Amino acid sequence: MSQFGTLDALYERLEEVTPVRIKGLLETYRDDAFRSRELVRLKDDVFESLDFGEFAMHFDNPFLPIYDDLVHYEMNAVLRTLKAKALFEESQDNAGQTRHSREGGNPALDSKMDPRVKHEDDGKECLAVDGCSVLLDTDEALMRIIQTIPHDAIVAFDTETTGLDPTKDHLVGFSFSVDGKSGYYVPMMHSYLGVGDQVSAASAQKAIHSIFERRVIGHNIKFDLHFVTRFLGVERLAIHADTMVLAWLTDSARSLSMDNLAQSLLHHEMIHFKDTVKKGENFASVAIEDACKYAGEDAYITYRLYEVLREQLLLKGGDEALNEAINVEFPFTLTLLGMEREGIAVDTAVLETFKKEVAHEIATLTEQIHSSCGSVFNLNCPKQLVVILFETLNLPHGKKTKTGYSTDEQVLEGLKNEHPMIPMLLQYREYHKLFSTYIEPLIALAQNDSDSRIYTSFVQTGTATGRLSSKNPNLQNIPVKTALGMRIREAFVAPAGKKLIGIDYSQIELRLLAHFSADTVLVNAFNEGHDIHMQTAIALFGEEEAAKKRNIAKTVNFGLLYGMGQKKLSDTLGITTKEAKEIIERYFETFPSVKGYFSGIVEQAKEMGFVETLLHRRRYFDFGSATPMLKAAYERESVNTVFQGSASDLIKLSMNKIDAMIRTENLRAKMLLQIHDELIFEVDEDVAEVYAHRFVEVMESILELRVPLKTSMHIGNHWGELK
DNA sequence: TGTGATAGCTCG
DNA sequence: GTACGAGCTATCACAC
Repeated sequence: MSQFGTLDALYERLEEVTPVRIKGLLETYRDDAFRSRELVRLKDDVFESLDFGEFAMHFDNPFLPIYDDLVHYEMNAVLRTLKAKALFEESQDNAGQTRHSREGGNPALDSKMDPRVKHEDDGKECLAVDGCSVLLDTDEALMRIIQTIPHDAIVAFDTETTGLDPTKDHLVGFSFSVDGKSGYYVPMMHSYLGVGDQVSAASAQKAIHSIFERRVIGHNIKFDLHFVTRFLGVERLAIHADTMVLAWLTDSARSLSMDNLAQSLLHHEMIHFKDTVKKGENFASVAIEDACKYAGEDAYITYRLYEVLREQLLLKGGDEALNEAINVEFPFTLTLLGMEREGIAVDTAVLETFKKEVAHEIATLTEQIHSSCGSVFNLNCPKQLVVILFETLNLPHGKKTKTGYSTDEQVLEGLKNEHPMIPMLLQYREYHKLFSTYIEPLIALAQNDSDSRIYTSFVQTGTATGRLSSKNPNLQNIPVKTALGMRIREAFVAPAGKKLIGIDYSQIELRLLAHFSADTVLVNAFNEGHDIHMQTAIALFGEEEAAKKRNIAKTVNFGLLYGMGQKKLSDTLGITTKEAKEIIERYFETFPSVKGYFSGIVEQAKEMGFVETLLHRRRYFDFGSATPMLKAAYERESVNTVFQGSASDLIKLSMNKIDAMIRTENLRAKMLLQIHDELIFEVDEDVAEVYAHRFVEVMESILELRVPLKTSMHIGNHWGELK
């Protein structure tokens, strides 16, 4: 901790503020849990009462992003000192009591926790199914163990934090395992009264650096990397594997939680988080000894899951599957980490203005709807709406839901002319959706951040097909289809001096259909750069009808990839099921190789129990035990997965390549978002054009298919301009 | 007070 | 009784 030369100043200042309150707490409250809660609160108070801006100047620290973590860390060290002091004073008064046995420096405890003793003298415990956890709570013990790790070792690594949000939570400790038999836990920032020894920030940093020079594996390691990269002040750390990604690759339908995987693969019952951390508290208040058991287990179980899952992936999918994991998915985790750390800038003024308008519209519409139907009810409640529409007003009802009549948009559209409240209700729905799902949450999130940026979390293992999902907040479903919705996109901006670039793959799934099926009409249409929907229309309806029926062809093309049925197609197009049936039949007559290719997919799915994407990622189906209805669903899913999954393979490759390009060439560019077939970048204004074309080049040449990969690219000051 | 199910809507 | 993937908000019933 010598790098913080002026810590003494902090100690002095803190001593002025805190001892009285700490002593007060000790005297007043005997209950441990209560006291530790109060202590955390006290820490926050002190934190606020000091001028840390000024203090930060004295931290000899080149990494501003980690400043916050370190301050927390040092605060904790200070509190420990103060607490020890207070306890010492108390013990002078109550000599003979045993309650301080947890205090640091207890020789009996030290020797019990010494891992070398444990290994040599207690091998039985380590070899047992349950493994064992070892505490490393001093700098010396930590560094001693770290030095023993071979340079080519695989190290399972896990962090414990105050919460799940990397933008506001902090490291509490970390654990690692080098053999799958024992796990070491290193406490850093536990914070409760009577807390024992913990390691210094400097040693923790040194140890983690050292660990990441080995081959690190983790379970959902992107989460840990958020905290660790910030703590170390580095951009990127290498990883060897992620057991969650491995588990997902072996079967995307299985549960990916460590608890469940340990249960199913190792027949091991994990210590549950809920039993470790009391409700309303966080990991910092967990007793270090309990934390050690929990965190150590996470580490050695991760190690063992890695061994089992790696083998399982190899057995199921062979070298191809394992190579895809190593060459695509694991690097992709780091690509995503980089994107998540960047966030995207939001102009809250734009949202605030919009919010006022929308709030006003909602109020007006609510009023008007209530008076037009003669009763006051909750507009957000479908159940109440059913009573109003189909009982009070006696409007004709349409389709049903599980519990009653549906009031969704489609039904309401059908009733538009039946009652004046219907159009108003549709408008209300749109406004309310924008307000509650987008405007309010986005403003709140942007206000959390000093740069008004918001940070999503991409889930690499979120889908059955290989696509990403995005959550907290979901930035993959920001409105685009209506003028009103577009105004949300206008709030996603490029900061001063920068531009946003949007590049999306054009009709990537249809191109993949052409590639896989090798259908001459499709392949030629793409190779000659024709409008694919128009070409489909010509093929289906003839030259004369084509222009008129392009939209039908477009719907059919999309429906195709979803395994459409006549019923849904007729609903979507507003035609009879008979007409829909004819169109589908004509399509398959016109494109016979497509039909053959589709049946080939389904056949393979039934025979082998899985389908494969372009990069040999698999999705498994159990046709054997399925009902006829489920079988039909599986058929559609297997067909769709090939296209959706292969498209996501392609964009993953592009993202990895662009990420590497940005890093190795130090480009003044950040990749911010992926929306399935589209990438959003933030780049310096003066190089926007040049970079944009380079990114386009990567995306279009990422793989050589039977048809060209095309993109469309836009540059703008906000997301709304990228379409 | 918290959780799971349901309905509805947003996106590709 | 069938169009494929997702996540979020709101309501409501039910449990603690």
